Amino acid sequence: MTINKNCIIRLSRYKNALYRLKNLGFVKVFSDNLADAVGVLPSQVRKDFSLFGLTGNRRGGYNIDELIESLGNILGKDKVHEVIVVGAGNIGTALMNYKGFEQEGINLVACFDIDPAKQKKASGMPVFPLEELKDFVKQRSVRIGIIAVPDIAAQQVLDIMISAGIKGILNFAPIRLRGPEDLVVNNINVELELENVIYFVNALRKTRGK
Amino acid sequence: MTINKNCIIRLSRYKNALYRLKNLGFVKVFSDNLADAVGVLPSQVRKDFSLFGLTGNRRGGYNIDELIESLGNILGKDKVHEVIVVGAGNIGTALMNYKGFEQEGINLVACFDIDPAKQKKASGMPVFPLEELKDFVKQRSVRIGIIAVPDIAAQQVLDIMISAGIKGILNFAPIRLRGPEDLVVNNINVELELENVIYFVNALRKTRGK
DNA sequence: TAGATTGTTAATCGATTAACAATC
DNA sequence: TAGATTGTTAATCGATTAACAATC
Repeated sequence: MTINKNCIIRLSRYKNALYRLKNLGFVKVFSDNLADAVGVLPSQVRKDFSLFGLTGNRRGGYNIDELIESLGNILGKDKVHEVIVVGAGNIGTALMNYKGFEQEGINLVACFDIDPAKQKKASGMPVFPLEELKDFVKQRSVRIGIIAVPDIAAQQVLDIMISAGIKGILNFAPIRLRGPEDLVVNNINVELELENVIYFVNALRKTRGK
Repeated sequence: MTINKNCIIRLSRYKNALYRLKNLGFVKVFSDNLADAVGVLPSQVRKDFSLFGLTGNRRGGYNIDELIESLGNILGKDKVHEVIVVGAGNIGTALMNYKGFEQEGINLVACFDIDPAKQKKASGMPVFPLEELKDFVKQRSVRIGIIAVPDIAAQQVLDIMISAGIKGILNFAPIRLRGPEDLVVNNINVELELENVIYFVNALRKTRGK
């Protein structure tokens, strides 16, 4: 088994669950507990861990502090990662106001928008004209960017970001982005997820009667 | 092959791509075109369609208008679906301000929050006290809800929603929610997705030199 | 018709799950 | 020690992909 996106997502979930367990005062966990917290099977947990050389104690389970540290290192939490946002609309603004990134080593350093009106309302974080993106990203060697612009603008924005040196994208525009093979793109599409929930609620209603 | 979440997500993506093709003036598509637009293989497209009895013409491909209508019916776009939001923070507010749901037959009818301060600022949409959720949902037979509250509050909020009759959840809280087996839950976790992008950008940098 | 594309069946691939020996 | 849990290998499962006959 090669390392795979779902596997890394599970690592993040384990880490979140471990934070919570730690806050509750726990010191050790078994693969069983973690599996239950995250919604997978114990063998999946052990398998994931063994892929990254995370080991426990054959009777006492895993040490929570050690696990949190190791998972943090794997997931890049040892460094602070600078991230830019493009698009100061609803989503972009919500992201900029969100306080939780910092403690995960994620630092939203700037927002860019093509609309001068939005450049004004610097609600805590500076909103710059889109033309300044390239210089900014190059100067600070930013690698990660968030696209929160309408779908028609998304590819254009991506091209600018790529030319500036961005290597990874979190994309909120409901469109498939084209980029070089080594570009990392994760998509978040709220509408699609909602539509999906609606589908399965209706499908279950039809199947299970009433 | 049974119908599976990824398959339904692909149907939504096909639909979105078809809208765009239609706007560009196209009338027909081949499985090849759709596959390219969505980022899958042509055989995947045909396989998905055959699962739902969506047929084309063995030489002329598929009729775009027919496909859009059929996909809309499958995905429940024939009816308007009422949805409530719980939590009037950054995400909840962004959702309420978002204009794109309406044309997909999704109607955000109300928002609920436990904080009286947030109940005031009714920015377009009413924000009610959490206690009124149950009556509201029951009266209007709302089936779908969005959870946009902090993780510590999420399970509690879910329990209220379930008791009111909610059957499907879009959950923004970074926690695994517990509910009856027939409850549909989709999770969106921005932090986790960003962390994932960061991981793979770093992993690629290590692998592919530099 | 000949060529191209669908619809469907079979093969492949990879992830998840189960099982169990090692060992604390 | 005896019992419990890990770490890892093998089996299962299901989705994706390929192939190709049907047919427009």
